[in-house]
Amino acid sequence: MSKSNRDEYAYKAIISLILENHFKPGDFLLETELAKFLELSRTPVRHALGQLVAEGFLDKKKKKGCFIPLPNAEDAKHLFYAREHIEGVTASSAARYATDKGVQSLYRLVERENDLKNPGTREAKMVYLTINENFHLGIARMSRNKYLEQYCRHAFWRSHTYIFFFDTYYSGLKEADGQVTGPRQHMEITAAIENRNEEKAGNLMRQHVRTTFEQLFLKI
Amino acid sequence: MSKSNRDEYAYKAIISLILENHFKPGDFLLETELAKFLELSRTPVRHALGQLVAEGFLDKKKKKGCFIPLPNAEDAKHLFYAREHIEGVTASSAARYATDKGVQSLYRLVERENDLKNPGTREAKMVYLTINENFHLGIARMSRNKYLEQYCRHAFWRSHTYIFFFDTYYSGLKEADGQVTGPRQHMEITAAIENRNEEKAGNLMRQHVRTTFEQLFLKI
DNA sequence: CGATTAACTTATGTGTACATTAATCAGTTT
DNA sequence: AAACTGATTAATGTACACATAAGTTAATCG
Repeated sequence: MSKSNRDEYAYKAIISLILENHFKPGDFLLETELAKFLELSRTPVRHALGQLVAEGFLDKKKKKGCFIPLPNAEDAKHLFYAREHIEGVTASSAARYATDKGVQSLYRLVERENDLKNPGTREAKMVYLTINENFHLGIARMSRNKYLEQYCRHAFWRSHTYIFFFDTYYSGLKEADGQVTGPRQHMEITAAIENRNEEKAGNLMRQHVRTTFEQLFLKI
Repeated sequence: MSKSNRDEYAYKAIISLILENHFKPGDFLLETELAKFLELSRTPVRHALGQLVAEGFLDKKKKKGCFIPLPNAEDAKHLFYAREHIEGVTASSAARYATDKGVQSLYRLVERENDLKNPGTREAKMVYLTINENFHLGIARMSRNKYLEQYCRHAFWRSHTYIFFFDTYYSGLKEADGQVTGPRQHMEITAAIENRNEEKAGNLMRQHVRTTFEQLFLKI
């Protein structure tokens, strides 16, 4: 990662640290510590943290610092409800504006997902999460709507907290009948987009997000 | 406004300046200038500008500064499309969770809107916009969903750029048949929420946002 | 012994000096 | 006259020193 713009570098680096689960919910992200770790001064770190708070990825206590929000069922319900509907509209919009090239790239992701070896390992989980992110945010981009994309991206990233915290996620997916449900749904959504079927794409996406939520919170 | 937290103060003050149309699209908001004007140091101003850029209210050119985004029809289309659907779901959710007290406050806003004197003057426009904001964001709050509220608030504020730029807004509203359509739709939405009719509240809100968009861009 | 308060510690909050760079303008060259 | 080059300028970018306050521990008093 380039350090040409230190604010941006700090921002991305901190997001990476969060997504890679370096912190657990409730942990404080100290400006001084991060600055030392990232080999920056406090200023860009502080700026980056400010943005993350503004965007709702971190909570903040005045004069105390920024911390990873504590997951709770109520919040998750709200988050996934919002995701369900926003990603729904977005998928419809993607079905309208999709290019053949875009559809191809979605199919490639689905394929890679099906080919995943050693499910259950930490590596497989990380790869799966990356593919999943590319799939969802890829569709968001295909909607060609800057705002829908922005909100999707936000809600998606925000939900990572839960995916990591409730570790049942990836394992949960394959418990149903030995089959992983995520990739199947991804495939169906891609097909709907390929057929430019806006309504179906929207419905399938809404259902997919709902399924994800239900499987996440099966055991709570 | 309290200056106890200077970041926050700067943030709100800058938003106010923007909403009150102190800048026109394309104008650069200079840290030094704002700092002098708000009687703050550059630090909190810089922080506030950073947040506004992160949230998409301002654009930024590296090493050049933050500026009011240039409105364009394509962007407006995307913005109002997103608003339509997000505020739609949000209104449905509001209809589900609304309290009697909440409904009362909406009715009070609608009343004030109907009682507006001297329509067409700058003062009336400002008052109307404030009421309008309270109405839309009030419903967003009533949805009891932090995320939907956040996205609604964002999209709503973002659309102010257009409302000010295309000054046809408030005047446009009353040209139809001498009657202002906004308040009538607000009333209908409120009624649907009062009756806890989720579907109707959603549909009416979607229609309302669409109407607003169409009236805004009637002459473009 | 318990409670209150005072000092201390540690992190954020804030101002400012200095570094860097994009843009502009003038002066030179072809 | 047009185009290139370098100095200037005017803004952001960055680091750091110091101020402030929240939290903690220790000392003092009832």
